[in-house]
Amino acid sequence: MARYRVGMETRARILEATRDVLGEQGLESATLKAITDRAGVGAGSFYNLFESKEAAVWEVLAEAITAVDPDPDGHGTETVDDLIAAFVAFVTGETATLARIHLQLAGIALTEPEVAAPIARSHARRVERFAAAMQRDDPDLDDASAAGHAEVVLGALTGLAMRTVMAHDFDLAAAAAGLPRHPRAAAPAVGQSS
Amino acid sequence: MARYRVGMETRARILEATRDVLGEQGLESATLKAITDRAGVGAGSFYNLFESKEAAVWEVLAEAITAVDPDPDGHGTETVDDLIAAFVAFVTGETATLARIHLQLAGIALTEPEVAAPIARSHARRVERFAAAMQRDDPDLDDASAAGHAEVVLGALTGLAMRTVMAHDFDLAAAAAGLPRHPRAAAPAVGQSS
DNA sequence: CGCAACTTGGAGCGGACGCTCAAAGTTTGG
DNA sequence: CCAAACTTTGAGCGTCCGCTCCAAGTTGCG
Repeated sequence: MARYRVGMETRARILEATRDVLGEQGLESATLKAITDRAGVGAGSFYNLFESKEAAVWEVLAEAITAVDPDPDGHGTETVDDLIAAFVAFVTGETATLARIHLQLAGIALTEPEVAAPIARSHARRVERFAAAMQRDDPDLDDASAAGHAEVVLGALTGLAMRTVMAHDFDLAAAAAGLPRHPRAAAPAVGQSS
Repeated sequence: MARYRVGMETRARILEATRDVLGEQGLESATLKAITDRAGVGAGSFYNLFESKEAAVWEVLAEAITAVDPDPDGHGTETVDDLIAAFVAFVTGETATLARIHLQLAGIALTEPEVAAPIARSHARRVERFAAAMQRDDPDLDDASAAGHAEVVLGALTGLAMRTVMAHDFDLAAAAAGLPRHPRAAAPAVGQSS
């Protein structure tokens, strides 16, 4: 009743086109024209099915973000190494373009709150994931230390991923191998000399 | 001969305006109109003195990038902790807006080679700096390990800086304190399980 | 003073881009 | 077979932005 089958098929075609354009040409090339040309529809059809260009792009990116997340059901078996390996694979594998978009979004999020919110949410989920894995490895680790160290590791991975995207020959796997899996014993606070 | 004094003064005023706009409103607000309005000049004057808007912005950013670099003369005394503290201060201190712009630029550099080149250069300089400090601390450290670990630490700092800019309450100093100052003994290569 | 070199302002050009709208077409249910 | 519901099209609007152009102004020099 609400929508015809035809409309939903067009919607699917537009999403597919958006996914293709994003994957092949990146965020900055995903103009309305690029998307509608690829989907073979007019601008009007697009706006009959989506609130805005952003809405379609977000829908695709949201799919991509959750698709990357290794199964949220398996909660309880993955190790820190698994998570790091998954991150490395995401950045260096076939999803590399998507990874680049993620990093671009992080940059954009610095000044655009609408982009920042979902990025922050997905980051928080990842931190929890890493922290849990760390605590599984070392049951003595308290929540705060685990979360703090997870932030460090994820921060490092993000920074190293940017490096990887920019310098084609950078060895992300090797660099990631140098990351500390667990917090260092001491050094709880800042500790400048005085 | 080539240029009048008057022109040079206008040029300085434009650069100052560019600096102000960048500092107060960020990269995305630094439109030609914002800059020329602030400088109190017309667009024609601007283009009499600069090749393009980008040229003026780059001139300011180049200043800012080198200004951040703690004295390149002191080569030989700074420790890894000093360098990390300087980085933390850059991101959390009065230069925070500039730090945000740096991170934005890193995001832009992912897809714009013209931005990537200077960013990569300044990054390389920092890696050398960190690596040298690490070797000063531990004379047994070979060049490759030092450089590799410097990449890890800088990657982490960059990632954590992004986190800091986005989440106002994030404690960068504490997170930075958790970073490993020196490479771990083992783990020279990738070493996935088989 | 007069002339050439230089500087200035700002209207407006050109192009990109997201989005609207009304008219025309298609599908569905009765 | 008809009417209502739904879908499609694409020209074109509004806006933004970097940049050009040139007539009018100012400065420096002989």
